[in-house]
Amino acid sequence: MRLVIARCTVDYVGRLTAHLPSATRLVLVKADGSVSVHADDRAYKPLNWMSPPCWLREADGVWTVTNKVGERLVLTMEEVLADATHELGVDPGLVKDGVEAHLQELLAAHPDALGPGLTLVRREYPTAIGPVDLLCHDADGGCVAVEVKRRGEIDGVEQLSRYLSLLNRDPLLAPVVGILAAQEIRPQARVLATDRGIRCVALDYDALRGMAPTDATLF
Amino acid sequence: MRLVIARCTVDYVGRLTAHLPSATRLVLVKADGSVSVHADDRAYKPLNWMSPPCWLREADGVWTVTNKVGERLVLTMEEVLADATHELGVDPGLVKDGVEAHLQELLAAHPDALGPGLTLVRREYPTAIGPVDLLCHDADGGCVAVEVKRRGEIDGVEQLSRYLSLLNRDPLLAPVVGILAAQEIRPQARVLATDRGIRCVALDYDALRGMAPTDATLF
DNA sequence: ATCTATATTTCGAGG
DNA sequence: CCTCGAAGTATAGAT
Repeated sequence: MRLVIARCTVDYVGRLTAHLPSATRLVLVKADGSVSVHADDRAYKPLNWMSPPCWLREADGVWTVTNKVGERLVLTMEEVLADATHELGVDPGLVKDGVEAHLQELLAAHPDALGPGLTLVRREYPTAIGPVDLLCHDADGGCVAVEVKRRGEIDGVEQLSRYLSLLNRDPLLAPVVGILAAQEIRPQARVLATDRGIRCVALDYDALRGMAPTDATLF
Repeated sequence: MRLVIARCTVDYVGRLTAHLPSATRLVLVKADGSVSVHADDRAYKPLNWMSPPCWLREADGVWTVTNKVGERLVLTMEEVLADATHELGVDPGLVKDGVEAHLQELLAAHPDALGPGLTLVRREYPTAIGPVDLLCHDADGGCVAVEVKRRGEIDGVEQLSRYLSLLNRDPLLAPVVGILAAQEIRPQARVLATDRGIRCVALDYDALRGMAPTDATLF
C-alpha cells in the first residue's frame, strides 16, 4: 500500500463528471491497483476513487487511473508532501454475526418467537417474484408469510405486500396473512404495515440467540 | 490526519458483531475523530470503521472508539510499524455533474423527449407524501406524472405508484398516468411498471444535453 | 431528530 | 455474465 500526502486537483469522468479543486489530501494506492482520495473527515467514503480492476499511469506529475469501461480518474499533483509504501499482505477478512441471514436462520429454528403456535413450512418459499423469507402455519393451520429484516422500513412492507397479493391468488394457500419481523421497525413502516393488516414483530436478537436449540423434545 | 500501519486485531460491537483476526493494516484517524481500518485492497470500503461523531481513547495498546449510541470499535495493537500525522485542512469538496437533478432539469426543458406533445406543468409538483419530479400534460390535455431516475429500479416504480394513487384521488387531476424515465431501466422494474400501466422511457443523457435550448420557436 | 431519496453506492449470491 | 437484494449501507436534504 502506497500512502501519498499531496496538494492536488482531481477529475473523474465516468458514470458522472466530478472535479476536486486544489487542496491537500491523502491518496491511497492499494495492492490491487485501486486508488482512493481521502479528505480529513468521514471514515467511510473517499472523496473520489477508482475501484479495481484498474491501472495507474504516472507521467510528469499527472496520475491517470483507467479501467476497462473507460472511466478515468486524473490526479494532477501540485506538491507531494509525503510518499511512503508499506507491505501489508493479504487480509484474513471480516467475520460477521447478526445480519439478516442469521436472523432468518434463528427464526426458522424458533418460529414461535413470531407468535404462539407458529410452525415453519419452509424458508425461502419460492414465488414468481422471488422467495418469501419464511412461510409458516399458525395454530389454526392458516398460512403466514414472514419478511425478515434487520431494520423494518417501508420497502420491506412493500416487498411483503407484493408477496401477499401473489400468494393470495393461490387458492391452496389463501388466505395468507403477513408478518414483518425486524430488530427495529421504523414508525412509518409500522403505520403502513398496520394499514395493510400486516403484523409487526420486534425481534430481540440476543434473546433469539439464547433460546434453546429446539423445544420439540420438552415432553 | 493520522496514518498508522500496525499489526492488530479489530472488534466491532454495535449494529452487528464483527471481528478481524490479527494482520497488518492501515488505520486512519481523521480530524473529525472518525477511525477506519483498511486492508491492501478495495478502494471504496474500509474493513471496519466508526463514523463521526465518535471518540478515540488509547490505553496500553488498546484503542477504543465509541459513539453516542454505544457502538464500540476496539483495536488491539500488537505492533505499530509506522505512525505519522499530517495537517490537511478543510477540503473544498466535490463538484458533480450528471446526476438525477441534472436529468430532471434537462427533461423539464424538453418534456417532449418523454413523448410527443408532452408539455411541462411544473417540476417538483407537491403532494402530501412528497414532490413528484415532473407533472406534465399530454397532447390531449391529460395529466402525466414523471419519476426521473438515473437507474430505474423497483423502488422507483413503487414510489411513482404511490404518487399516482394519491394524484388520482384529486378529481381536478384524474386520470393521471405515469412515466418512469431513466438512463437505464432494470428488467424487473420494467415488468412491474408495465403490469401497473406505467410507461418506461429510456433516456439518452448525451442526446438530451445536446438538444436545442427550446423548440418552441420552430414556426 | 426523523424520514426520504440518492449513490460513481459496494458487495455477494444465484441463475 | 447479468440481475437482484442487502449493507454496521453512508450521505445529504427536508420536515
